Amino acid sequence: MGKIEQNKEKKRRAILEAAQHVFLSEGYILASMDKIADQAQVTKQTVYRYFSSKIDLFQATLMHMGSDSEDNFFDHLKKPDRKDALEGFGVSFIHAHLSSNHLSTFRLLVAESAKAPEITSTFFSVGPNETDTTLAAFFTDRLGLAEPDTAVRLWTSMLLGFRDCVLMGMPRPSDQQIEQHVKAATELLLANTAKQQA
Amino acid sequence: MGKIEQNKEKKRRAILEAAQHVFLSEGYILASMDKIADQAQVTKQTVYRYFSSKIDLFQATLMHMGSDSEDNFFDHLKKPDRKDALEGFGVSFIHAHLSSNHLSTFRLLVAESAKAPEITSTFFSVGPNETDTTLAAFFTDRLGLAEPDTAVRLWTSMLLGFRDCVLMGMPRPSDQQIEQHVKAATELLLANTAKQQA
DNA sequence: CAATAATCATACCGCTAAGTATGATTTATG
DNA sequence: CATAAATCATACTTAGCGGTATGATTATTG
Repeated sequence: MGKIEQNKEKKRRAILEAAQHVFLSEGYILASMDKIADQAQVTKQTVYRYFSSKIDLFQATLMHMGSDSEDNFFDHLKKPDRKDALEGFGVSFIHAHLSSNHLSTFRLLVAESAKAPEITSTFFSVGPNETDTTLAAFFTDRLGLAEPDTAVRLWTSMLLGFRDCVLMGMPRPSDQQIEQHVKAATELLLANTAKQQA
Repeated sequence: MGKIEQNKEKKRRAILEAAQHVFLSEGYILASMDKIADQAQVTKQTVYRYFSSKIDLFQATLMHMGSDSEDNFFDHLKKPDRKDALEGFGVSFIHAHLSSNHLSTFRLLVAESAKAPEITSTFFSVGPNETDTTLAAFFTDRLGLAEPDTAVRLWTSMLLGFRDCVLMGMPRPSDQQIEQHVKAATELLLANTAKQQA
């Protein structure tokens, strides 16, 4: 049966989730192993039985967090109308990137990237890279762009503009503002694309 | 004469500049009052004579930093040709926002904004707000946009896209990449504007 | 039931940093 | 010169944190 193995898995997950919570709300440096142990309802010793050090636990937590994100803004790109596809993607993309979970993660990575660049780059190369390649394919197939990279970057930059504001304490934009922003961005992009296609 | 007053001012500035250096390179939490005192060639006691606490010194440092920024990307907006103006502004704007000083400041504010939102918002409302209003005026006068706010946001968003990448450890884009990016962004903007004006 | 592994509770070590205290030394002012 | 303020050098207090040690308690397995 291996009941002990199941419990080990449970404990490990409990610790990781507690760590995620504490790391995201406190930042790496202020998050203490005691707090994490408390939050996981576990002894500090037990934490150290599963993870050999704080930085080890932090890395494992980053890996664990990735499996949570089930947003999928990519689905919108399958819509038949290009404008619908882009607008749907844009709104979904922005909402995902303004979620408190994402903001906290970003904040954490930005803060820690100075001292641990390898974590930041290796981990986050998964997220943005996937987005970029998927969008590049869409821009090539559906918008007829031979060289989509610059356009992709401009497009994602426009969508992420709100994030910086929110990161610095500005109020979160309303759904209506987001929609208007995405519509304008789409218009900008499609207008130029149409010209290039002509 | 008041020679004592002059020295007080000097000491205060020395401490503030040391604090700026240490805060930017270490982050708020890792920056210690001992390091700052050393850097300022002053005793910790003296630091505490001028600033009552670490957070007090941090706030004063943020205020003091503002007076340094003498970038002026705005000058480019005076060029007669709209395209030249926008491209010049864009390149200068990006370079300014990729400077190590700006990146460090941004990193610091992002990291600390969770614990001290009032600092972040009150201080940085100076920078972006001025940019937005200046750009809005340009968009109205030179591009003929009656409602420039959304366009301004899209424009600055496109220009700041690189910053997020660099913040997360990606390599700094080359001057050529920046120029290409700005040219594409300008093209996008002007294409749409021309259409609206017709 | 007996043996083994995991966990618990708690205390401890070494270290660093915020902030205070003290007494000596310098510097500006009358 | 004499006074008073500012600064210096140094040491101290207090507290939190990373990580370890210990001995008791629980649960799993044969």
